[in-house]
Amino acid sequence: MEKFYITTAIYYVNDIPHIGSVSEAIATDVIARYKRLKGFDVFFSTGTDEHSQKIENRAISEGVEPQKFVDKASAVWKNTFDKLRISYNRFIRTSDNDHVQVVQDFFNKLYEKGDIYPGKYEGWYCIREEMFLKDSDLIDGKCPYCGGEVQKIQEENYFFRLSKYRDVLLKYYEEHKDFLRPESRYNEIVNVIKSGLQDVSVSRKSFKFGITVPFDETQTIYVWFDALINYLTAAGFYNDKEKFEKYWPANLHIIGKDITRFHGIIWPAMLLSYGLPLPGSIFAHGFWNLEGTRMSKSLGNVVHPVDFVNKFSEIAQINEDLSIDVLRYYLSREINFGQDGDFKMETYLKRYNADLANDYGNLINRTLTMLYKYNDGTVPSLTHLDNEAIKFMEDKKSEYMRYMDELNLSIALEEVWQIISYLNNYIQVKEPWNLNRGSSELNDVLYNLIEGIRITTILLLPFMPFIGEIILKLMDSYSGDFNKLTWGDLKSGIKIQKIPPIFPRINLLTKSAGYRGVEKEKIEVKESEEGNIKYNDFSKLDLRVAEILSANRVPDSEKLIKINVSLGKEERTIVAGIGKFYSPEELVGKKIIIIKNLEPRELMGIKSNGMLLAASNNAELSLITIDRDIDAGTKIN
RNA sequence: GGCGGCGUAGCCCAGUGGUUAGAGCAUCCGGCUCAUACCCGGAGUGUCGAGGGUUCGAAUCCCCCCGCCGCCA
Repeated sequence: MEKFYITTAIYYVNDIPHIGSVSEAIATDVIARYKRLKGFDVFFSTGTDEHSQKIENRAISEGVEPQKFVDKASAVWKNTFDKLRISYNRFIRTSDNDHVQVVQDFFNKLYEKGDIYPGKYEGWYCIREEMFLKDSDLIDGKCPYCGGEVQKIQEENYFFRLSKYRDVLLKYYEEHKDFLRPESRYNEIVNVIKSGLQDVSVSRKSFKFGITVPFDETQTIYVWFDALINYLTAAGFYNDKEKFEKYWPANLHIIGKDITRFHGIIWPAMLLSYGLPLPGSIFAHGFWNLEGTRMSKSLGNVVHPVDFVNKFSEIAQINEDLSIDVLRYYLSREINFGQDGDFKMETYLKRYNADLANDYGNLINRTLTMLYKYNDGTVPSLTHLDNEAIKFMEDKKSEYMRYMDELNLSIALEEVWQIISYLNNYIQVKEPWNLNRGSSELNDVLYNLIEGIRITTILLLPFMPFIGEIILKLMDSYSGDFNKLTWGDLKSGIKIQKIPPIFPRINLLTKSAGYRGVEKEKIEVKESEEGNIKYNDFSKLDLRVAEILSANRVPDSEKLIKINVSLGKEERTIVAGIGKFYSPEELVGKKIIIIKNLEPRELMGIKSNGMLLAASNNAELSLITIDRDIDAGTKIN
């Protein structure tokens, strides 16, 4: 079996997963699943990048051990990927023990070879970007990338002799036009190499959270050097030579366009220096904007994929697993893989309705309905092969394969949708409702439709694994490989369960659907951006009627009054800042409104369990009371 | 500032010298009834960013200008 080793970049634990990072993992997963279905022995690695000064600083400021911090942060990524059905074979962490060993071994070897040498670094360093900067880089003395403060540093470091590899890299690029894709990235990197390469610092003195230089305990290996090597570790470089021999070199590194230079220049130079074969290809994809603006943590408009999936499952009234398939479909279909994209609710809903509900979902639904109406839900046997239909299918299949091999994921999906259109048209042309029940003509039409759906669904498995499982199980033909794509493999005589529409259409026009204006809806990034909250938000508040049993001024405080209230079954102490407007005496006996489930807080040494409601401006304050008598403890809604 | 890319239908994009410039979505009209107001068929609409040039012929090649983007400095 031919092997296929594919990787994502590893994700920086200081970040949280968002649509962009997750779209890389999804695209990689789609390719991995496709290769598996084609019969490749696939090894798929992803994971987290955990070493850096920034992380060390952050952990310290939060009062946690750095390792504890990254354990937690790494788990967030892993859980997200598990949820999104990312079918990785190894989730590597740069703090994994075997990785530490590999990095040290690698560093040693390059040092012995003379490609790593001690030198002196002098210049500016931006902690936030973790970049060394030159005088000319700075803008008003600040980091040109993040605008943050920079530090002047001067220290002994180890350097990697990158300059030595300029010519060999250039030659390699000229001989391997596919080494870096898309072509625009290839051209960029070739230009950079042509203009000359400088040796790069690969260690730092001033922080500890990282991998120590094996022969110099005062130095920590620079995070990029450390991170790139994950691709070797994941394949078993340290403790599984046999596995490593089998899978290395990686066939495909999927990365973001921002890290092209590390992967296109430093990484191959490192491998050349060590004497390892270079990866087959590096593919740099673009970024997803959100509703037209760049997604970034500092702008606060990061969409969390799992939150989004949950929200959409509510909107579309589908379960979470299906909602995940929809996300995977949208990200794969909306743009040509490699380009930048714009993640928009409007187009998301259009894709869902037009492609999934109207075309694919409705095809399944109408076919199943006819199968029940005309043949009792049982797959009939096939009398005559429809050669025209078969030829169409075969053509589309091979186009699909070609585009998938080229990583043209969206075009490959378009080919599948041409099959779906063909089948919808097939029904129109054959008019099954005008054919005699039990006739071979009708039976052939029904068989062909179900067979077409089966094949379509198998082709969609890399993108939508969950829907694939559902549909194929109905046909008793769950298949783990593309060799089952032959027309006629569908078994006759099985009874197919009738299921309700898989992707219910979202009604964008009528208000009665309850999702009024959903098409205009933007993806919410901040809660209550418009000043409105959802009913759900309101219902989180537990508001109660409370009767004041006693009230006393808090000593040494002008306005705090300590109040004991009855909530019917229980009593509570609340501290309220109403002493300027109410005397303790007049409070006793009043029935007021309190928030019961507000987290307790200590004021002047007294624990306040809840909060009372009052209307106030600077001059006046009035407690909220009730205008008819009702028992203390009654819920407000 | 240097190198490169892009600017085509309301929207997103395909098309790199040759008959009336294309697909999808959206719109409108017609049809069908198995189906999720769905599906099928049809209809469009474009100074192919502006100007100039080469050519029998240019969205396509060349020059220049405008706008946007990427990499580098």
